[in-house]
Amino acid sequence: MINNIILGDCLDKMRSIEEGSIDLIYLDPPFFTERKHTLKNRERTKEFSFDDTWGSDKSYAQFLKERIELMKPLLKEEGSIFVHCDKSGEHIVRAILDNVFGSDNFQSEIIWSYKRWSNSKKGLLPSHQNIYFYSKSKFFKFNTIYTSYSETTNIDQILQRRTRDEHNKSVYDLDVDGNFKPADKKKGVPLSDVWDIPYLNPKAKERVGYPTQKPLLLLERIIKLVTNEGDIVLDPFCGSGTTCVAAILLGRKYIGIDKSHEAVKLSISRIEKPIKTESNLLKKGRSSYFNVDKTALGLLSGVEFNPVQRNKGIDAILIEQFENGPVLVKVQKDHESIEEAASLLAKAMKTKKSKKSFLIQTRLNSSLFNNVPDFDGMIILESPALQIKRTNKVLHSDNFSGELDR
Amino acid sequence: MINNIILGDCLDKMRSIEEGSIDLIYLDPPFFTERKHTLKNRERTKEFSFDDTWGSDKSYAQFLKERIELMKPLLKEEGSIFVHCDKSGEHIVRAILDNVFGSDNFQSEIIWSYKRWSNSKKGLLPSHQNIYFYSKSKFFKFNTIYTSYSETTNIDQILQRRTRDEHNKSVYDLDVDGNFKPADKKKGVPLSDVWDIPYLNPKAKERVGYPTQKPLLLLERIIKLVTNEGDIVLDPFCGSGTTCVAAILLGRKYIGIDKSHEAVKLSISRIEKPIKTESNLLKKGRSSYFNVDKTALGLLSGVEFNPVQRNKGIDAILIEQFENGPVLVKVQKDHESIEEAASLLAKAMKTKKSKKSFLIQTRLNSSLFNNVPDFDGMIILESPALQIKRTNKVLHSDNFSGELDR
DNA sequence: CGTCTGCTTGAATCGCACC
DNA sequence: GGGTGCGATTCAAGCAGAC
Repeated sequence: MINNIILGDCLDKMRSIEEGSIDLIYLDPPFFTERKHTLKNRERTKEFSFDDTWGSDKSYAQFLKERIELMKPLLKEEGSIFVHCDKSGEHIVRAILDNVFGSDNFQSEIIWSYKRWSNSKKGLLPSHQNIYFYSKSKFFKFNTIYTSYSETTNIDQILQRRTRDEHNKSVYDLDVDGNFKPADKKKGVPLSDVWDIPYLNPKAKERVGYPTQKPLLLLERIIKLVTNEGDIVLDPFCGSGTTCVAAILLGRKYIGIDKSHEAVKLSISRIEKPIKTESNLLKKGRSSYFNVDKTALGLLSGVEFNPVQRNKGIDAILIEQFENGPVLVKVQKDHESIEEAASLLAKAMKTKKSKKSFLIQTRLNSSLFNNVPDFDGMIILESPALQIKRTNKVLHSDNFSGELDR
Repeated sequence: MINNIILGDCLDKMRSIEEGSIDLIYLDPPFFTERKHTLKNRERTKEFSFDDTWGSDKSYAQFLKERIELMKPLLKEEGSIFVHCDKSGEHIVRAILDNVFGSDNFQSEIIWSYKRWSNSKKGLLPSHQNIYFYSKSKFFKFNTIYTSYSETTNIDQILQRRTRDEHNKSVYDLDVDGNFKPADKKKGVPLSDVWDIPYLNPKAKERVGYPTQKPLLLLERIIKLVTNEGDIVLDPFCGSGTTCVAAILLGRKYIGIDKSHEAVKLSISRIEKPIKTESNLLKKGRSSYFNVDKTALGLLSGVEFNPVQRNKGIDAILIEQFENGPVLVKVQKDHESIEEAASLLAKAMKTKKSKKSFLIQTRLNSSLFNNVPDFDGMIILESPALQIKRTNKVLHSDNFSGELDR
């Protein structure tokens, strides 16, 4: 039984699992989306599918309730259950769990939040799913996870030091540059119930072609939270087997059940050689993608633009187009001469088919005899600081001591 | 009725509101978090018929249901309702809304996520609340709000139009010369259903005995999403009046109801107070979130200056003096005309004995025939954004409506 | 009114060319 | 020849509209 993937309906198969033997049950049942889900693998050789049409909430509730009722006795006293669902069925799931496990044992509603491709739907872009965390008793096992400050979350806000202003009001403590002062070092923030974990990217090698495949990272976090090494994890709707793979990678035992033959085969093959892709985003953190200077964007406040993070020639692209081409904006950097900046921008204009661009000059020309190359469609503007510098130079020309660099 | 805060139970007071007159109802009813244990012991026989699932917690469900039933007729056909709750009552709220408005009119589960200082409790740190968004009909009003692209998005690349090749594979759309065709205007990413808005708690003392005061930013976003100027917003549990204040600030009409005398008094005082106070709060909320506070100083990056914090006339004083007097710098604010800004700066010049100052203009002149007063020693510079706007206006007299919401 | 086919588009990794 | 800049690629618990 243990460390196996079992073919069949969990309603039957769970009866042969020993009572009080399981530490964690994670289930990702059909979501009550009222549609059929199919997906092909990368080579388009196999098709995986499952049916999530029910007709009424009653039949869905019935289906789920009789299975969840079987799960409770399987758990140890200090065990927990995590049920994955989304907005279409959350209230039904919640009602069943309250009924079977008792509302006293409701621990958390976890929000898995992610970024996703968008579409032109009228309304808000759905970008989260819900996971309900119930314990069997109040003696549940729980390993507090502290999030490090270097993670993808917007940590600088937590770390802002606060002070009292003249009215004894709590405000953020700013230094002379208007930057936040960091707060004292803390041991970390206990994990919150909103989890920002990237969605399985279309290009990720981890992807196996099973619909609704969950990121390994999500399952690893759940498993770490409520189990220790050697504990047993049960997934009664194991699908592509992500839960079991995560359990193996973390040194836990597993039992997986699925009624689809294809799913069982896929799970077994994944277990034989577990692939975990290192997500660049997770490894490096969201902030590592920021190339664009905050001051550079500050210069543009008042026009609509999209910042560009990964192209040296451009800092922003205006929302408004010009002659069907993009309007590019670049801010001269401290380390760039105006000639260098202009030629980088000119190159970008060419590749992006841009017919108009703005270069914002931030420093005085280094050489008096330099001619800034005149590129077609490129308009050179001066930053306010530069205008001030230039005006100052003209007004009191006795002071040529140099630039007022900071 | 309109533009008033009404004392009384909304169950009675809503009966005097004209049917089909309201564009948006936002309610933040009591969560009854202390009494959530009364939700248990649901009768097994009735648990999945959602009309009376709340069997054993009749009082809360009954309380909410009879009020929400009164709300539906008040809405216009294109109106919407937003109901705020948290994990303790979400499934009850959801069931009532499904019942009264119909699951077809369920639009979104909005997750309001915020960061919080921890208390070391066993379990995950609760840091979100739920807002359910239902429309009265499928003809609901909806203003899409666009946000920035993810840092990891190759925004410069998605400007290239794509198509499908014969294998249904996505490729760039190239013309006969092998050059890519530019894509249509990119507006940004539609707002998602997870809203990361800081939980600001500026008035803790006044909140005693009330549901938590919501950030103005949250209400502002909801109101913008489903109403236009002049529309009517109803808050039947208005508490401290945040909804009404947000409505006023956005040019909407409001009706607030609360059965607490204290709450009504508080709401009225907030509304009567010079709107500027709340307006500042709104700005503060936004700036601590979006960090645009620093743009004024960012415009100056490259010259040496000291920022000036509490003076309407000046934002900075340059380190370099002019004729033994200080050189003042002011940035035109969103709410200031250039004439106002100039006269504020002129006044400051007088008191500070300044013989030279810079005014950085950030917005186009509102009137074509306005002459900016010519103050002695004041030099008016244009911000880069303004220069871009002006250049674009000359080239194609398009209108930039405002900043990207992010 | 299900079901099937076509149309989109952002996120994020892949991988080549170039210093 | 190894890092890295940036162009290429992939596909979605999608959406809309036809049939």
